[in-house]
Amino acid sequence: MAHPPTAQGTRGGARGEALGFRPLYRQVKEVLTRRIADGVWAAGEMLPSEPEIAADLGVSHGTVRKALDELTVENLVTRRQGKGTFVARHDDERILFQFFKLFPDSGERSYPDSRILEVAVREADQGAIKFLGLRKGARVVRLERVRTLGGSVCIVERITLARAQFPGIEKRHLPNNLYELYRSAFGVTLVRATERLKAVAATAREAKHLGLKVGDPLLAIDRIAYAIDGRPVEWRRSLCRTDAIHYLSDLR
Amino acid sequence: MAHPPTAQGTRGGARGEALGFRPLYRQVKEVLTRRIADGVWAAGEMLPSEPEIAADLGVSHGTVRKALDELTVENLVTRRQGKGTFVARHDDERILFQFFKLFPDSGERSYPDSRILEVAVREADQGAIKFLGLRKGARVVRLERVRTLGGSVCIVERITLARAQFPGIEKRHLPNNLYELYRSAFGVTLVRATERLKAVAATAREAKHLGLKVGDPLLAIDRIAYAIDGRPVEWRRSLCRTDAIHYLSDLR
DNA sequence: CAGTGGTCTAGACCACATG
DNA sequence: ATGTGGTCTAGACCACTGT
Repeated sequence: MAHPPTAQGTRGGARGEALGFRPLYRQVKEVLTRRIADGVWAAGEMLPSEPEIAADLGVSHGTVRKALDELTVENLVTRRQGKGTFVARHDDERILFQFFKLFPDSGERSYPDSRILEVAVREADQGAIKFLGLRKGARVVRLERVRTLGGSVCIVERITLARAQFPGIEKRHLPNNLYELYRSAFGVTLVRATERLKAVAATAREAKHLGLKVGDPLLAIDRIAYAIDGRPVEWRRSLCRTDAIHYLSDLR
Repeated sequence: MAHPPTAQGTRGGARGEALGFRPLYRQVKEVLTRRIADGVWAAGEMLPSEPEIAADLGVSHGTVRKALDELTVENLVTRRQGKGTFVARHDDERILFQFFKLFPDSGERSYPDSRILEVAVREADQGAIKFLGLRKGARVVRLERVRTLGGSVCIVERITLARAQFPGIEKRHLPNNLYELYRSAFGVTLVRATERLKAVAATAREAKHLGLKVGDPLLAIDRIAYAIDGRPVEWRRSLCRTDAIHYLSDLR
């Protein structure tokens, strides 16, 4: 980040290539992202103030702000005027807001409860190889559970993780909020995900858990969640009965 | 926007209340939004350059940029370095990118074709009253069509509009890209939407159009699309067979 | 009060597109 | 060469939160 005040044409340190231009604030952002990923500041902890960061990195206030703006949009930090900038936490509130898109058709929103059905270690199947980028024969942890919303079971889901990334997770107590466990016990912070949705017919097993008949329509959600470094970490397939709830998607 | 250079405590013109503080760039944004909505610049047309807008409104370059930043995020304008800032267009590309979330499971993305089944004027039903904010007894235009993706019919949908807002639309030729028609013929620009998804069982009518059996699972998408002024304008219920396509949602 | 994030300015210069 | 958006700086001041 050391640079003469106006050396904007050759910013970016030892970058002599004729390649794409990388603005300073992006470099600041990367430095901060790295420090957050490395746990320099714990989740929920306050970052240095903007002038401090600016002085530390030898850039101006505005440049630091632009970097923090992007980190805020990406939910890596949260800013509170008058208080400070904090590393984002994976508390239930945030999960509910960012990752859980199922809403009751009427009534208040709530966080679903979970009941574990089975935890097993096995070889990665085709889906795990494809979605998690694993090699053939790699070990995965597969977790199955049912979830309750507003008192009635409405989701049955299967979660697949690379065992190498979560060693021994199969022997742990598994809380309702898994993402908080990933972060606190394995240092894996999930920051974004993609979900692919289809309508499918319930199998006998699903129908039994959800109190439906075989062939009844279910909403299938395949979620792939990505860590702060961009790698896919969790594959989650959820099957939901949607007679009293719906999936909400904002297009803007 | 006229103001002394540092009168930041009492910005916002004739605002003596002890109410919330409104930053200058928000006011700039509102002025620009209004001008776009009023058609001062047509869709696809170039706005004045940033220095021009700044001089016109008596604010600095940075303030104009911050306003345009937000308008860019909201897809109201698009910026192209070296060329200019343009009023966003509702061409097929943008619709595909912003509003159409169905992707083939494999192969290239494409824009769906449409075949109109029926156009009718009738009284608003419960859904139209609720979703479009209409009064009981208001007239609506209801359009039914099937859509084809990759050669096979996979969507049957029903679109409901307030007739008062789209007078005579039922007598027009209805193109594949309706949002472009709304804009060019009725001055209604849609900028965002919410979609509610459920899995449902196909009725006889839907099964016939989609080549399925009664009771087969379908993805039901209820979309409410909002105009630039924030009012709900279109209610669209789409029923999709999702054996070869899926709905993609990005969580970040 | 001091400390934090948020806004605004004036001016300089860079990168990209087009003539 | 010119005009456009994009980056960066230095400094000032405002709004919010605590002591």
